[in-house]
Amino acid sequence: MALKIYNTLTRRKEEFIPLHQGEVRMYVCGPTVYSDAHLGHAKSYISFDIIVRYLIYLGYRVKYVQNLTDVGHLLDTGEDRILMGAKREKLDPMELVENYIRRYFEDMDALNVLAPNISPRATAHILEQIELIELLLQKGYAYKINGSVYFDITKFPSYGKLSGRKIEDQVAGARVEIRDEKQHPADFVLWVKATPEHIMQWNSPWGKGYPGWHIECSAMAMKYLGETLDIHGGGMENMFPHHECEIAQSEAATGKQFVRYWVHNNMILVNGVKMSKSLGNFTIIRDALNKYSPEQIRFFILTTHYRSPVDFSDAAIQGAGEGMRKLQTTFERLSEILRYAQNDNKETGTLKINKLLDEYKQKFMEAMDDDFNTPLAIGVLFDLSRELNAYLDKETQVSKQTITAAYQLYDKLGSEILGLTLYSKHTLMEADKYIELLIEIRNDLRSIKQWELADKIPNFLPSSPSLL
RNA sequence: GGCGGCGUCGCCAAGUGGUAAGGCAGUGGUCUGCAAAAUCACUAUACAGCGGUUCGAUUCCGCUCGCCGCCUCCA
Repeated sequence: MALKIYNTLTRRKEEFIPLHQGEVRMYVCGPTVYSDAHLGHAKSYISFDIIVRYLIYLGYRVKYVQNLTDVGHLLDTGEDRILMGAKREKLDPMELVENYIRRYFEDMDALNVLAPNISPRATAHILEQIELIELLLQKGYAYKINGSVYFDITKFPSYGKLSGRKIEDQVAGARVEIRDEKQHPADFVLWVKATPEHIMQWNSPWGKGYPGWHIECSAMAMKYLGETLDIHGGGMENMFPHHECEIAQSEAATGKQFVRYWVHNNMILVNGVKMSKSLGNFTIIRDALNKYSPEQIRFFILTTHYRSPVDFSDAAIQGAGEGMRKLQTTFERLSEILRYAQNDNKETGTLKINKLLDEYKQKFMEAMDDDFNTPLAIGVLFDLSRELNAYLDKETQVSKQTITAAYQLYDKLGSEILGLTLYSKHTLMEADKYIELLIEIRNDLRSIKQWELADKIPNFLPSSPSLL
């Protein structure tokens, strides 16, 4: 079996072969840090986290870059998001950005999303962006006018290859207010001349200004990952124009293919409508965490394939939580039995169970190999869980080897690859001795039928009632 | 208007050219001091509709209906 990834560029699943053997270079569009991340961000970054985790599991050295957009980009109203946020919170733009970056990282940590290797900020790479724009001017792919610089779309005939659009089709229906100074309505801005009152602006060969939206990703991706990336990820809504423009400017500059595999994840919906900051129908991760556990949110998101939309509802996420608890219970049961399991092995079923574990592992891998099919993989976990429970119910003598193997497989698939917290390890380890003592006392009380006293004990235990 | 996607049991959600995983909810057993957990069994006329291709389609093609995304900042 080989890993297959759905490539937006070719509209089909392709076997994944990285450019450099044993190494994957991956870039994902990060958030604009002017307010708190919402569940849409959670879905996106959890999806890519799965990709990263699985690639690591497969043995690749993964170099994962995710940008932080801290240059504001203009709204319809002509306002800049960062500046708007700064005004709202009465902070300097960079204070605002600093604050939300920290909060974003906290949210991702809570959801058990592995941190990218590099989180470059757009404002820290103005020079690289200017250099890239200069190169495009030099090569004749861009033109400057009135202190701004535009990419000349007519010089790049394959513009539209990612999203399947033709420039001509777009022009007719274009509702965008066309800037008069553009030579072609589809030209996009690389550098914007700043008005004097614009707070965030930098010197450039073309006067004071700030970078256009698309150029930061090209500049930073290529700086850290080279001219050709293996994987570029992002939300579907960024396919056009953002990713299309990234391709144009990058490939125009280098003459090389920019990205080998384009990966786009689908949206979170609320009552069938996209959750987004602009629509205002979003739930920020922090609020969701007050209501649901982080692993529940993560699990809920993973029960749908990353290329499908997820309709967010209380009923759905609660059902997911119940299901996950079942997996956790099995895991806790395994770890509990593991403690007391004997080394000497009188049990007969070892061979059989080992074969069984192999089969489940195989099925799990097949699911993940097929474009990271986490819902199917989770289904395998449920099957495994049922099988193990049935086995533990039946066998009276279970060897340490068997339990260890089951435990490790469960841990590998659930915790390591899917990133699900299957039980709280630290709580158990620190309080271990005391909990054991309490359990012992409780059992003694039960044996002398002191029910009332015995029932007091579970109330003091922090978690894992199933230990009893 | 252009481009793309979706419509599977009450809910969530995989999947396949030969009538369909799993989870939640529900019902009934086992276990238990009660409960929880676990487990077993059960349950349902579930593949939007209409045509076409085919020996055979939920799976391929066409049309219709419904929903969604992008074309403008957006994960």
